[in-house]
Amino acid sequence: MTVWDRPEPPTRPLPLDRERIVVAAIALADEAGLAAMSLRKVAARLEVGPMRLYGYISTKEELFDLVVDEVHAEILPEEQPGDWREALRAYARRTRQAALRHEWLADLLGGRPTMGPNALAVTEATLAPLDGLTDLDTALRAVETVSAYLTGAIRREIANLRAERATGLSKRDWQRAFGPYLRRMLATGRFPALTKAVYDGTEVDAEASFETGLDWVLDAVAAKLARPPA
Amino acid sequence: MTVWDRPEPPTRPLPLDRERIVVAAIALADEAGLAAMSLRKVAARLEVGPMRLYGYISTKEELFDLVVDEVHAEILPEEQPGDWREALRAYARRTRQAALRHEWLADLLGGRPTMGPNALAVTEATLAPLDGLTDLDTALRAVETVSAYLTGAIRREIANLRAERATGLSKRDWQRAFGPYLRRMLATGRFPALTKAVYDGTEVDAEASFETGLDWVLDAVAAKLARPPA
DNA sequence: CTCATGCCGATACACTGTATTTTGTTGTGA
DNA sequence: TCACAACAAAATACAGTGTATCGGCATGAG
Repeated sequence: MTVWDRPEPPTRPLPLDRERIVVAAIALADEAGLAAMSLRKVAARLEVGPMRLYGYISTKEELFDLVVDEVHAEILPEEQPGDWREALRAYARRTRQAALRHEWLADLLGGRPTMGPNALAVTEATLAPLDGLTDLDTALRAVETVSAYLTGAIRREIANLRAERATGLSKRDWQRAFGPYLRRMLATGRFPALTKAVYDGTEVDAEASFETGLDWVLDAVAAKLARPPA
Repeated sequence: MTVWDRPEPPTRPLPLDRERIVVAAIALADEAGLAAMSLRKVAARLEVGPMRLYGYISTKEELFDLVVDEVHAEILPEEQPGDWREALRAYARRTRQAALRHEWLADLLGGRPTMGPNALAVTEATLAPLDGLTDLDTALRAVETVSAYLTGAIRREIANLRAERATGLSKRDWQRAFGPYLRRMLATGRFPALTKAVYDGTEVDAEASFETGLDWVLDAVAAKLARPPA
């Protein structure tokens, strides 16, 4: 009898912890979308009964909060720039990148207040460089405005991406060929400006559009920093 | 045997149509949240079997699209201002008001491209006043940027509102007393700027905050209209 | 050795969206 | 008037969900 014959020790399931749960949940969602992140599937991936999870999580919403915070670890810059504009821009870009890696993030963004440690660190990193440049309320407003833009822009981008994927067409083609429906709509003549936009608008890629909008918002912030409110 | 004895004709159920379905769905969601808008409950409210709905919609996502578009009818201004700034502001305010009336809208905003007739009309109303003031791409970017801000700001506002409601505390108290957790977090000293914000920030109400951010974004748009991109 | 305690898997419940099957009704041709 | 076909609607079925509850088992205390 060699070691090879010896039965494997019954591979004690790794002791469960939040971290392992969160990692499994993210993996599932990355592979098959947020809908695939069911407690049962997460548990199955950890080779554990579904109810085991309730020792670490008290509700599914809590799991959502945890995975969102986990992704914020990717968003946090390894070393933060001292310049407020670069800090906000990095925050925006890194969030967008994270959403492109984890599309399900778009479904969750802005859905609940995020108070996890990583999210707090991200807020700190964006807020700190504004310190001293203006009053606190203006600084807060700046971060919130950028963050609101972010949420909306990312959600739209991912929504469009999914729609394109579903039809298999390029965005432009998709707009042009949205069945007879859109054409009929535009043909009614009720939407002249829109019609021009659809037919004459140049196709811009999502990233450029994101960056442009972001620049606008950052310019707006800059203007307010220059002359804080009376 | 008089007419009075005669049994009532069996009250033919009103012939179903999309409109009735959408109205029922919205009512349900208004009363008990988006989760209450299940196909079975909608059908029950119409005194009809669940499968009947599939004669009018082919999937639940489609129902979501329909209810979102229906709400856009409330967003569309009865008479649109010719001034682009007022048009965009009206769009923003009316969307926010709609979301306060129908909180579930926050869950759906930005989740899918909205191409319904009412949504198209809203886009037209916001786009038209920009016509001639700048090139088409800039106009589109303006509308999209405002819309992105809107989505994000509304989602955050509703999320905070729900959180406050859940704890029964005012926002300020909630921040201050977020269990031992937040205090402990801040006490670590890792988040100095955040700590100042939480403790020294004046409480601003949601509407004012929304308006301020909106003004910033509109200012940014105005700046771009003044000198269109090279 | 006995008993109590706490953990963990299995089971159970009330729901969900949707596919499929069964039933009923109504119009039609003979 | 009857038989049948076509279609609309209801009922049933299925695979899944989040979560409450129950039962057994293993481990530690007395």
